[in-house]
Amino acid sequence: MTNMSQSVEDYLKAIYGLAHEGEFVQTGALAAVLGVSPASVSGMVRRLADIGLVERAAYRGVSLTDKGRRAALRVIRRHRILETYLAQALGWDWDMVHEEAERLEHAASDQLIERMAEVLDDPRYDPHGAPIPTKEGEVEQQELVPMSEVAVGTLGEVRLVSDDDPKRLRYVGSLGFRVGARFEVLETTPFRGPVTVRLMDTGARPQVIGFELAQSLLSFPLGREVAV
Amino acid sequence: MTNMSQSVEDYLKAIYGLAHEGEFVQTGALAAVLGVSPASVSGMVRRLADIGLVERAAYRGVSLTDKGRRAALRVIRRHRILETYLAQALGWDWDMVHEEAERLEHAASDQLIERMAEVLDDPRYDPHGAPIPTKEGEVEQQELVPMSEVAVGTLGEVRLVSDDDPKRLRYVGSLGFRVGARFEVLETTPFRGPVTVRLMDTGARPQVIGFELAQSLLSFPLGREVAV
DNA sequence: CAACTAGTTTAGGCTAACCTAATATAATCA
DNA sequence: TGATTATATTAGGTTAGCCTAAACTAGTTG
Repeated sequence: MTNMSQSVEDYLKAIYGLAHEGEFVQTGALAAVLGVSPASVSGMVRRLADIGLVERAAYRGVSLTDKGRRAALRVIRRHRILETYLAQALGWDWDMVHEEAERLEHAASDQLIERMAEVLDDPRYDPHGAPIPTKEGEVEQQELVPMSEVAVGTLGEVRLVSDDDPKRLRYVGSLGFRVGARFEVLETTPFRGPVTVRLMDTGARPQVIGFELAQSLLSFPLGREVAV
Repeated sequence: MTNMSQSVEDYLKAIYGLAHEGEFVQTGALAAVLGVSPASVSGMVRRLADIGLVERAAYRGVSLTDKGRRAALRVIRRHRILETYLAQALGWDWDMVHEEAERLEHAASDQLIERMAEVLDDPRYDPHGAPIPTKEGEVEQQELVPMSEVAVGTLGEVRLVSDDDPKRLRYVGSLGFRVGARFEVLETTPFRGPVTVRLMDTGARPQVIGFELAQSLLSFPLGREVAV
């Protein structure tokens, strides 16, 4: 089970990422995420089913079996440890680590991954705030809301920034929104309009950011400010 | 030129490793080193010739073109920097690094490799003493002799230990023969018989090692001991 | 209920690497 | 030189992973 091709690993990761609460993942969605044709997905998914990694319902989609989920989480653990290592040990910015980890995750041995984890003192989150699955395949489930939905006049803390677009990451970072940054929502506007927020603990002025950007900053709501 | 398959990279490395002074490398030798059939080598070598990485003379063998040599040296640089990084930054023993580097060398970006080199302060030798080619594709040529050929009664310094067998590396390491270790050859025996050597700078007793082992310890001859 | 549409699957092909078996070449030696 | 042997190449086949184009399902809607 430990010798899967790069493609198989990518499929498992993608299925895991698209699956919400045991739903079936559609062929087309997978194809889009993986950048291949739906026909290719059909073919591969059949093979994944053959080796017991997914369950498939023709014309409806796939879902991971237990074995598949474990395999997916293993790849995700590798990915996130690599990202964390690149950021912490080599000083890379959070917008650069994803791409590199994407390739290394298929080549690095478990031994290397665990050695990196050790050097990092068993990190629990990657540089974007995503929880790192344990070796045993447990992942923390976080209950977060997009910054765009944090109530006006209340505080929040950035906990997770989606890493799919390096450029956006870079931009968000340049504005000061890092994992752990606390902010207050000063104003929102209807129809997915811009959001005005102020970063706490910095001298920064309030900033106006687009709705979609605010959506990509998953946050933990902290309620009203309490006297220090 | 920077997007070569893992296989192509492995072929180039192997050809480089087997080529001595512009000689042709035989199909069979390549097949043996790469662990594939001679027929497969024939096929691949034709493709390498098509893309201008090797020159081939049918039934005689192949040699690298300039382009091929540059590509090979690039892979070797990656490999050796990775080995050095694993040893120095992660504390791995010299018998473990080869295998891991073998896989990572195909996945790591140039950026990562150069960042590792920077962290290591531009190392010139890998953990086995092999010179690391520069980014520009220059390699130091070392004039070394096997310990088995160092004259009795003279000193030598271990400079390069071939990394092809982890078990042997482990063993030689356990005997105290590391890169940089100085030794005196006390006795040799004919017909490829055992060699008696004493490690300097340690309190160790003279050791008797097999001829083949002594052959794998490439050394720099230091002549007779000079008073300190 | 039939027809359309969105989405999926099958059919048929391609490429990179590998394989074995058969053939071709080159080198060696009687 | 001609026969033998060692080595290399070609022929033909496999598998993983991808593709396009054609055929099929299922869900929506006239």
